[in-house]
Amino acid sequence: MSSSAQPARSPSPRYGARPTMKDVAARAGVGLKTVSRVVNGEPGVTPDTERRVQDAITALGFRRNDSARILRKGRTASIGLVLEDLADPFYAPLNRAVEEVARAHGALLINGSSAEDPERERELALAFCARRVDGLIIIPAGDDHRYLEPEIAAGIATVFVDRPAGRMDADVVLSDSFGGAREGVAHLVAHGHRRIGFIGDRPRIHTATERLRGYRAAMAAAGLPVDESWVSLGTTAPERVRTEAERMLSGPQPVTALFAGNNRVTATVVRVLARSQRPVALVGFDDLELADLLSPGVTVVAQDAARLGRTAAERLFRRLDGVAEPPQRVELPTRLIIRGSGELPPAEG
Amino acid sequence: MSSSAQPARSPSPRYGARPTMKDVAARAGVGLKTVSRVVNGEPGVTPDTERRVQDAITALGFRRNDSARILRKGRTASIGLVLEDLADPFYAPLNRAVEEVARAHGALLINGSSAEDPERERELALAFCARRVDGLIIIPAGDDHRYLEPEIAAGIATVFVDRPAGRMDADVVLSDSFGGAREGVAHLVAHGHRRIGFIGDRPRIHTATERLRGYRAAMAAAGLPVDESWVSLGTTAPERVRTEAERMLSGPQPVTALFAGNNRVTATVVRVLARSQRPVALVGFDDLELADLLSPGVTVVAQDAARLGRTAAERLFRRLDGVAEPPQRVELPTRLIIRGSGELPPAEG
DNA sequence: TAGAGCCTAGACAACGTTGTCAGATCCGGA
DNA sequence: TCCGGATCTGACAACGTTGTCTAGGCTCTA
Repeated sequence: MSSSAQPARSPSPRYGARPTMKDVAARAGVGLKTVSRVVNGEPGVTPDTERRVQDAITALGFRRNDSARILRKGRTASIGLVLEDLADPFYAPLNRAVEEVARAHGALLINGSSAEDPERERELALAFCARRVDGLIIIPAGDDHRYLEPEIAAGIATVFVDRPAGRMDADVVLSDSFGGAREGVAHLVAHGHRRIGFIGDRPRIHTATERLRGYRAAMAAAGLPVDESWVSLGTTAPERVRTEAERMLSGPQPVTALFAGNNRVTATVVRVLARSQRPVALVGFDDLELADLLSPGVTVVAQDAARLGRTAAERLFRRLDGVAEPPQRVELPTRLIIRGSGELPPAEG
Repeated sequence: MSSSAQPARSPSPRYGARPTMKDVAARAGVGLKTVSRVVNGEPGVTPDTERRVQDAITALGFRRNDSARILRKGRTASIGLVLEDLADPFYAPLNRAVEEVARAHGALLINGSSAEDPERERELALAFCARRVDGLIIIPAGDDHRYLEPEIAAGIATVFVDRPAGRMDADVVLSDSFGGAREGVAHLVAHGHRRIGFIGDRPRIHTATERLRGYRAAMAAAGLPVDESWVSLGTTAPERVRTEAERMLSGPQPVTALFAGNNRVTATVVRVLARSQRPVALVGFDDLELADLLSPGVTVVAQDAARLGRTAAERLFRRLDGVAEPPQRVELPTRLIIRGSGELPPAEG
């Protein structure tokens, strides 16, 4: 055992030897503050001095440490986005739209997936707050967001998207789930259907219950009864959705049409119907890629995910610019896209 | 004008009045370091003291400022991901997979889209470096990454995905584009096609040229000539792809099959073929949602985007754990999924 | 009861940057 | 020649946290 008594001078020399402004200053033979001025393009530096500093910067490969800058300035120029699943094609355009707006405001984007787990949503949001993001955009997984109150009070602007905050008054941008579902179901009714099934997401999710409410409203408006066996709320796992769809399609009083509560449900139902003998009408909430190429094409109630994200992000940055208004609820319209599956007439089993 | 001579004490009082450890310490009647110990769960604090501190923390709504922590510790527990487009369904699962691995290692994810613009890729990567991310995962847009050399030398681990780094030796994880394309084209040849078109992405993109190389190799292996009018590289904008596909399908020597170089191209080609009188065979690179439900189903060469992301992230964290090996190139296999469109026999115009 | 040893607690410096302020230099005009 | 003013520059403190080091109180044993 050689006693290699390394003194371990500095606490943690992780980075090779990251030069600091001090190093640059020493090399250029100027003061620390002058380097800061050059790096930040502040006025009051002679061209000659500036060149000397620039040379030292490139020679040493200096890059400003934004952690220190953030600590000093108090603003991070970054925002956090908590969404349900980075891999869900519905949220991808929303993510991108938020990024574009952030970029236009010179901010970076930190994001994470809650996986519909309220605890994980909370962890992520609070971790972002600890990083002192300037603002948060959240697609709620949980139904109680009071944990964010101290953060918001401390100045972290927060906007909710797709679903409202729970037990709290805050800005929210969402699609008109109720109206969209009502329109979609009314469309099926208009094509002669009287027994219409509804397969949606878990009832804890706001949009799921809103869409169910829209379904019931459309049925009621048409004077149609709703048999509770036609209604199914639960996970969007393909097995469950398939079982439920098959159940509704069989039995003594089978449905002649289905309304699918979101993109994942629609994709599964399309697969089930592809194997069905009898033609069954379908309207889905959320658009799907290639939906127009299936036969029949899938009629959907489309929401504009990119616009949701853009609107929320713009609202956030208005808040960051100091606009103080009471929390606002923005509801974006949906659009019924007719492609064939929703226009099939009722066919008895 | 009332002369409200506010002295503006602190430089920028952005945050309402974020309490610090000092405030907590004062309120709990303990020393600063004791608060730090409690917050970080370090040993050596009496249960009684700990409770007093915890009470003060909740009373004040304290949350540790990670910017200061990062500055002090030198590690940020965050990684940066630069991809091409957050909204591209192909990259979404990759994004998610990277996030999962980061989460398992207690790291946050910062990400951004390069939009295939090398300059923007560079800006993003360097902005992440200024934030002192521990590591970078990059889907290259440019073909010269030497700008990262100082950063890597300074200790920022970097792994490239989907395409290799330009003019630099670095870790890279990618799919076997050459082999996949060759297999897909050979599949068409095996079904009797002799005139096969290839529509790919811009030649600056590594995967695009690799897939073209695979196409040529398969044709050559079958002893088939390639007419240059059958080959098209350029943007994946639908208009261009449509024009090119229509061009190849008409004329004196029309192709009887098409190979589509990526998911966006495939989606457009499927639309073109849907309107074609004559059945034309198609194999696409990258899988598509609902591809199995079209008629015919779309035969594809699928890559596992999630595995790409997972593999790259795991490699990155091994590097961060101090594994020092020469840069490594990992090539993941692709998988031919037979669904019908690739098995159509040649049909003369 | 004294000394050794352990445990808890706090003082202090440092991380790398930026805001404040004051010193140094140079110019033109009287 | 000297002064006012403008311009350029650097010393210093502060941002909020963590690592180091030392002080003080306690227990235990001889």
